[in-house]
Amino acid sequence: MILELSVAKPYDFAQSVCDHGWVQLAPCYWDKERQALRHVQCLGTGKVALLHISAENTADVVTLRIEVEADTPLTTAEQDDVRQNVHWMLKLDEDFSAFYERIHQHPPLQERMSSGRGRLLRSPTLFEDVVKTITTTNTTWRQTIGMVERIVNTLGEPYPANPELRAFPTPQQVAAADDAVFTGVLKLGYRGPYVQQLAREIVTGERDLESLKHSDLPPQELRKELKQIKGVGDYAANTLLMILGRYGELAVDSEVRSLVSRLYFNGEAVTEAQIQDTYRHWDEWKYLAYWFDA
DNA sequence: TTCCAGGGGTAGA
DNA sequence: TCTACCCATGGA
Repeated sequence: MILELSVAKPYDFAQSVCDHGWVQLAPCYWDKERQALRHVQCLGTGKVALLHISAENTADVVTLRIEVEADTPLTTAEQDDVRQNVHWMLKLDEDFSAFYERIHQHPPLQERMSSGRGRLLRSPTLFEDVVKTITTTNTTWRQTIGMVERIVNTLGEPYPANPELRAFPTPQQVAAADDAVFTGVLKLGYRGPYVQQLAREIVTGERDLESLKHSDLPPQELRKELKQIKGVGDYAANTLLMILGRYGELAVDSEVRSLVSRLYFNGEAVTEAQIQDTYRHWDEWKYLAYWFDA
């Protein structure tokens, strides 16, 4: 089955997907030959679908082609589910016109982004993105890839036609996994208990994480909410604000320190205040200005 | 062996 | 609000 979505220009699908490291984390996969994003997802009905998302440029718009495979034909509701998931993952709901306007004053950024970049890839659920963000803390990117792969391959629902492909596990599936699996198989280190606790809070109804996806709280309030999650500190909260389309805070980590030091301070060590000052004038677009600043 | 990687929680001031 | 210390894991 083929579903379609149209996106206003400028929009560079391939660049936008690949601009975020998330594309390297299971259950995402970038198919270079087809220039397509492959994704395994568990729909609301529990059905597991395999998606191949690619783009076609026409004169006026970019048309996204979503090829969906599943063991039985998708119902109308399931088709809507797929469209909504893809719409969310690719941030098609966000308006970047104000940011594109701002970068006119910055030729390097303008040149880099004029094709329509900035819509950084995210996951269908906020649960998946919080877990992935926690696995990026105090570790290397290679280890993050491994942690997420083990979470998906161990706990995720398999795609029936090819059980080697799995969806990201639901909070229920994560909460049901015992401690031995966390320590012996998933090897998340001290992050394990944070992921377990989050999954349990969602399952018991103690925390309604997904409602934050469409929250109209001001960024600072939203940030407070995110920091209530154990394992989410300043860096993770600001990363998640970006995921939620709020770009006014920098997620300062060793990568940011290194890039700001190299670009603006001749390789000398930088303080948090120096980093903040460097991007202060970008106001509500600081995160994107940093992200594409190289 | 030690250090540290896309940090965060906690206790104590 | 700030600081010191601890937290698994694995590669350099």
